[in-house]
Amino acid sequence: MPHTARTAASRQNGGRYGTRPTMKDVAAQAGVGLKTVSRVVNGEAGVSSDTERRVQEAITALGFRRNDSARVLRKGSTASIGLVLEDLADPFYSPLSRAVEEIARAHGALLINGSSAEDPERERELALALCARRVDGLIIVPASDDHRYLEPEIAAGVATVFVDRPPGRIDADMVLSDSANGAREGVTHLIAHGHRRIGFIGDHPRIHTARERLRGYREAMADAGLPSPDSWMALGGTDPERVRADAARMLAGPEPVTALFAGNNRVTVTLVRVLAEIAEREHPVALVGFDDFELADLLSPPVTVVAQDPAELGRSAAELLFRRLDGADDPPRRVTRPTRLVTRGSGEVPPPA
Amino acid sequence: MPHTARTAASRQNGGRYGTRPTMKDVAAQAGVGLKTVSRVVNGEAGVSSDTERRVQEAITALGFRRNDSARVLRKGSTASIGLVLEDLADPFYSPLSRAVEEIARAHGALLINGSSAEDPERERELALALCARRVDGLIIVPASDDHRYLEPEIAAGVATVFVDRPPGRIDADMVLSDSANGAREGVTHLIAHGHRRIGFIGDHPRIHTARERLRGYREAMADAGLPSPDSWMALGGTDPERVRADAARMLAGPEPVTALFAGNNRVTVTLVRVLAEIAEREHPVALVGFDDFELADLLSPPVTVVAQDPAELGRSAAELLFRRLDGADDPPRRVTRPTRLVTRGSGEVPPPA
DNA sequence: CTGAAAGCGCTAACAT
DNA sequence: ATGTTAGCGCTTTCAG
Repeated sequence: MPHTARTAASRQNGGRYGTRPTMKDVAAQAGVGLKTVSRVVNGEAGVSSDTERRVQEAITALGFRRNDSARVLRKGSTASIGLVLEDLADPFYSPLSRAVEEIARAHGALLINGSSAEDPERERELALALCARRVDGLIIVPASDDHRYLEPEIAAGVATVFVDRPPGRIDADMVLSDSANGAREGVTHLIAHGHRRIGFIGDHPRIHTARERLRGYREAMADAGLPSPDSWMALGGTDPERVRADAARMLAGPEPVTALFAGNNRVTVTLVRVLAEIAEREHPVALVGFDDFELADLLSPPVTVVAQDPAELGRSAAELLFRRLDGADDPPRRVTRPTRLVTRGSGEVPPPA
Repeated sequence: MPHTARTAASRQNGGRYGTRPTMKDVAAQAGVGLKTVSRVVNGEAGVSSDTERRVQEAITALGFRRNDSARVLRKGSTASIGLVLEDLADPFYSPLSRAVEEIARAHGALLINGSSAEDPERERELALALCARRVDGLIIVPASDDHRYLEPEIAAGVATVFVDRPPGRIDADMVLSDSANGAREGVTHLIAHGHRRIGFIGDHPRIHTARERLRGYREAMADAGLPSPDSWMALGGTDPERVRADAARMLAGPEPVTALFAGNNRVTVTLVRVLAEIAEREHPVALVGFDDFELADLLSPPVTVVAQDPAELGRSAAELLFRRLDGADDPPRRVTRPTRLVTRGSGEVPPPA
């Protein structure tokens, strides 16, 4: 806490910094008791309209604003929930966050969210900081694979729901997309369009969804009796340079892949760029991406995707959380949301003759 | 505060809900005084390593987590800042939010953000709720045009910075893009490429940036000695249907516009769609959009934009805020960030011969 | 190096 | 309808 706003504030208010009025001050100003002010501030019944008016005037005159820290300390509940995700600026997660915010708002709760930047330690710090602020509940997109650090918090009553990826080493509610089946469907679609050499480029293998989507890819290939050598699979994260290198490798050599499956929206966007750059030189490469994204339908060719609904994931997770906060005590649930194959063109490009 | 997690939590912890251990409990368990626990928890000096170890063991055994509400109540500062913006899921605002989060993190502060959904009343509710939680500072993308409601808060020492749009009826720090000049540059670019009938489609006129960009459009037209009749200007918000209708109107009739200027990224995306739909039937219409967006360079034609840097806006605002929190007391500043014309193709389409 | 006491601003419980 | 008292869990102050 290195910040003291004294000087700046003094300038703005003529030196009255720290003069935050309290209910006691309001009570004195209005000539009433403390509890009466509390009643007015909280809209409780049992205050005559005349008294209420006097209190309201005092509140306005003094610029009083209730101190919620004191309130929380006394009441034990904060009417706020926390959301820890990978990156608030990722177009997959920002609608998820917004959906959670709307549900929270409908329940009169404030949402506090933080980005883990895919760093397990940062996820932990954030989640525990939120617990220290006594959020009523927590929604987490895991970066970590071990959530035992949350056990004391859960034991103390912090409702916890995991979304997009399952929790590690604890039993808790979770809301997931059906990654494996989605990927299998996408890859099967490519196979149906004649492809036999298909590459998979996905996120780090430590990420559950990356592993699941790879599994779907492998199953689809195996089901069709196709080989899937290691050189056709790259799980190295979403760094564009890395994705470019992997794609270049798979597209080179005597037996290049004729189609690519992208493990998430970041990879898809990079692959769209890569394929656009080589479009003029070679036979077009087919592409199916996991996750839908804005403008996918306006690219050339339009991009076929396995779509998830991130807002729906957020809504489901938030609703599950508030069910818990309202007292639901059935065993932890695993909610799986289906994906949807959206064919637009890039996934229907045939292999070279 | 309708939520009691009792039942759900009881299930998870065997009925020990509410047994959140306090420092007092830890002190008893470790056989030391309360203040010693406080010292250990806060990493203060003056505790023997033996005592410290005993306290740490008690903390772990009991699952103690400091209650920050009590801490805040006592200390007065929360080490958190608030950000109120239009929509966390908008690709323009989510990087802004993320940038603020990173600066806050570097200063040891937590960011709490909320979406106003462009509703002035909701902006006010959110900002005041954050003040009630005693955030140290506030960054606001205004939806309202009157921020006098913040006067008591600012007087009480809440540092406040406005970003993307100026505050209404109060004097405060602000960080803005140079909307008028950016728009003028974009429209002048279209004029330089031979266009004389150019339409402007932007956001609601109650939004400052929409008015400023319209002003830039008008100035560019006037500077070139071109007329800009009302029928070539539409400020009706970003609803796609509305934008479509406005575009259809401007593109119809005997003297249709040959180029369009889009007031923000939402409008641009809709216009890209509209123009793609009519591309086969007519001479291509030129397009320049305010705000850059992902994949703009991969559309056909690639979209020329007047780019702002939302992350940089967020960083500037956050740095200004922390300067205030660190005591800077110079008069409120108005920081203006330049825009950048990025030519990609759609803005260089010539008018029909 | 350690601890006891006071109190931050509010609400719950109990008067009146 | 209104007021009084106690205490939420922590940090500050001051004493050992």
